[in-house]
Amino acid sequence: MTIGTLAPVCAALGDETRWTILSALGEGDASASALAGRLPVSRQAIAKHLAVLQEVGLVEPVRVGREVQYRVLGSHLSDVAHRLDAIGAEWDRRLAAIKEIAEGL
Amino acid sequence: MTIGTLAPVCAALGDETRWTILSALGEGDASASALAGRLPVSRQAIAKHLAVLQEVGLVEPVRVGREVQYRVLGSHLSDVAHRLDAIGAEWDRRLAAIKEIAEGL
DNA sequence: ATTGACTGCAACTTGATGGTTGCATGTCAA
DNA sequence: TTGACATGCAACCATCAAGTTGCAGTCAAT
Repeated sequence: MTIGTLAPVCAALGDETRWTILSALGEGDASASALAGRLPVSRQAIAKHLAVLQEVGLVEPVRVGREVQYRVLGSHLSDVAHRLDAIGAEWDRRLAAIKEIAEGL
Repeated sequence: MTIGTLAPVCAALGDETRWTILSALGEGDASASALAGRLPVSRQAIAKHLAVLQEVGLVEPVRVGREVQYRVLGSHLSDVAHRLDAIGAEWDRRLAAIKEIAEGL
């Protein structure tokens, strides 16, 4: 049950602005410029966020003519979610076992 | 499918040191001082991390005599994981639908 | 060919955060 | 009651990250 690369993904998901971006991309692919039109931050700020999200595999660039659209990768988010779930379950299992021993005489 | 308080929890999970702490707590409750004995950071630093983790509900303090032990809350981590999974699945579902429309004429 | 729009890179500012040390407080136990 | 150990609070430092502006490079369309 290796933690491995989990922290960077969580760090990427720890920013509200990035959730706003992900949420927007969830309704369809979009470029940094297009997103900058809807959100109250500069295009460059959005580009940085997209780079972070791409780095951890939550988003994927797709060239369309001269612009670069970004696509959200739901399956990767689900993968991360499953790993977190497994860790949480493991903690509960272990603590239950400890409690068992403590009570059981 | 509200995002709500998801970002703060993810931000808390975005730090390697906090994962080390959580991992240690996963093997049994421990106080800040006890953790400081095993980890290469000061007790105060650990106390701050525990405060962050407690803030987002990943950890719970338990007074034992004069010391304060912390217990990891696996079920809460699993809750978060399920919410993330649902969001990822929703993204995939929507993009599949869009693709369907684009192809299916 | 030129113009306009989109991308990419770089420098800078600023606020948040992880870390430290020092000291005060509190509480168990001999 | 007094000493030892644990917590809590505060100040401080350094680094990182989010955001900005500005400019250069590309590519499509007129």
